[in-house]
Amino acid sequence: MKKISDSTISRLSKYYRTLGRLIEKRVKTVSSDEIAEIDGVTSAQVRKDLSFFGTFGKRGLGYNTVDLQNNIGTILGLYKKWNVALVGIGNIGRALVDYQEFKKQGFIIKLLLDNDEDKIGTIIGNLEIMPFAQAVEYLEEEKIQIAIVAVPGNVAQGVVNSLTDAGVKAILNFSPLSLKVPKGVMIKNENMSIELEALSYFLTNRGK
Amino acid sequence: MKKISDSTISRLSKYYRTLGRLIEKRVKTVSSDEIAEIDGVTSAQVRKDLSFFGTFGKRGLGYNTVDLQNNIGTILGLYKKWNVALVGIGNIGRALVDYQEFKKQGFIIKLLLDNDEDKIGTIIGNLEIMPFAQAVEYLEEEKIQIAIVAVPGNVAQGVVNSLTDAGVKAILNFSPLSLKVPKGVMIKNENMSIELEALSYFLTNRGK
DNA sequence: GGATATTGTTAATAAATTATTAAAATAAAT
DNA sequence: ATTTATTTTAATAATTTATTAACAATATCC
Repeated sequence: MKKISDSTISRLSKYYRTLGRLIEKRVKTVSSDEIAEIDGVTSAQVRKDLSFFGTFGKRGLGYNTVDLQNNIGTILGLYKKWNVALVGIGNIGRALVDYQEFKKQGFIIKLLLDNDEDKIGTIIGNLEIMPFAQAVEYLEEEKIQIAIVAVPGNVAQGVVNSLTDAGVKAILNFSPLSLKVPKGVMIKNENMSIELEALSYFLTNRGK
Repeated sequence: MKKISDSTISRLSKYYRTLGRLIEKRVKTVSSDEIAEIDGVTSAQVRKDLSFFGTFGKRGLGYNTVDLQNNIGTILGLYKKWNVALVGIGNIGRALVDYQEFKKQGFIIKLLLDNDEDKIGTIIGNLEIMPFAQAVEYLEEEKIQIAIVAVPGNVAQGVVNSLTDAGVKAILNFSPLSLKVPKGVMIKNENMSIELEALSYFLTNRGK
C-alpha cells in the first residue's frame, strides 16, 4: 500500500464531516470546489486527496454526497467499531467519557483505568474505573484496540510502555510529551499547549 | 518577517518543553542530536528550525539548556501574559478551567462565557460564568487576547463571528468544524476526532 | 450537437526535510 | 605550548514531499 501523508488523512476526516453536514441539509451532489471552500483548502487539493484512493466523482457534475461520505468512511475504517480504553480519569478523562462525538464515529469507550485508590471502583457513565495494575487482563478481556492516555506527563511513558507490551497498537496521547512507541504502533498527540503557543507566536510576531 | 511554517513552530514548542525537563534534571548543555532523539525528529531538523531565528549554540559543545529555552520562549512569546476567555462551559470547558499547564505557560483564563441561563452566575475556580450576550463588553474589560471556543458545532461559527467582531485576534477552536475567520485573525483547531480517525485509518490499513 | 461544468491526472511549483561540509570549540596527547 | 583528534554547530546544497495549476476527457443540459 502506497504511503499516504498524515495531512491527506486529516483532510479526509474533515471532508467526511463536511459531507455529513451537507447530507443533513439534503444536499445531493457537491463539487470539489464547494468542499474546498467549506474546509478552507483548494479544489485541486480535494481532488488530489481523493485520487489516492480511487475515482468517486462524475465529470461535469461533482460528487454524490452520500456515496462520497461512505467511500471516505470506508477508507478511514469508520464503519468498524473500535473498542477504546481511557487511561487516567482526571479532568480531561472525565470530559472525554461524556464526549458524544466519539460514539457517533464508532469509538466506544469500554474500559476506564486509573491507579488512584480513591478513584478505582467509582462508576462513570456506566463503567467502573478499574485498577491500572491489572490493565493487561482487562485490555484482553474487552478486546481494546485503541487507548486514550490522559495521565500526568511524568508517568505517561510508563503507561504507554505497559499498553504496548499488552499489545495495544494505537494510542491517543494527551500528555504534553513526545512519547516513544515500538515500531508497528501508532501514537497521535493531542496537545493543547502546542496550539496555544502557536497563537502566542502569532500574536507576538504579527506585523513584523 | 519571513514566514515560518506551522510545523517549525510546533516543534519549537516541543523543544521548549523538552528543555524544561532537562533543566529540571540539572542538565547544563545539550546537543541537537539529544533534543532530536527525545522529540523523535532528526538533528538536522532541530538545527534548521532554530536557524530561522538565529544562532544559539556553540560548535563542538551544543546548546546551553537555560539559554536555549529562554530564546525559544521569547520567540514564542511565552513570557508575556495572555488573557484568555473560555467560551462554552460544558465538559471540555470545565476540564480546561482546571488544566494547570495553561497558567504555567502564561495563559491566564480571565473570563468564562456561556449563554445557558442555568450556568450563568455559577462560579468555577474563582470565576463567575458570564452571559455570552454581553461578550463584547467583558472581552474589552478583561483585555482578552485569546479565546478558547468549546461550544457545540452548530453555534460555533456564530460565536467565532461575535468574537472576531469584538476584536479577538487568536482563537483555539474545539468544535469539529473548519471555521472561517477574517484576515489577520488566527484560528487553531483542537479536534480529537481527526486524530482518532487517523488511528482508525492506521489500524484498518496497516500491513496492506 | 454545442455549450458548460467539473473531474481525474499529469506537470510545474513550492515547501519541507535531510544530507553535507567547513568552521569553531574543546579535550587529549606529546 | 602545540598539535591532533573529536565533537558539534551553522550554513548551504540536495533531495524529497506536498501543493497548486493546467488541461484533456467526459458527463449533463438545453
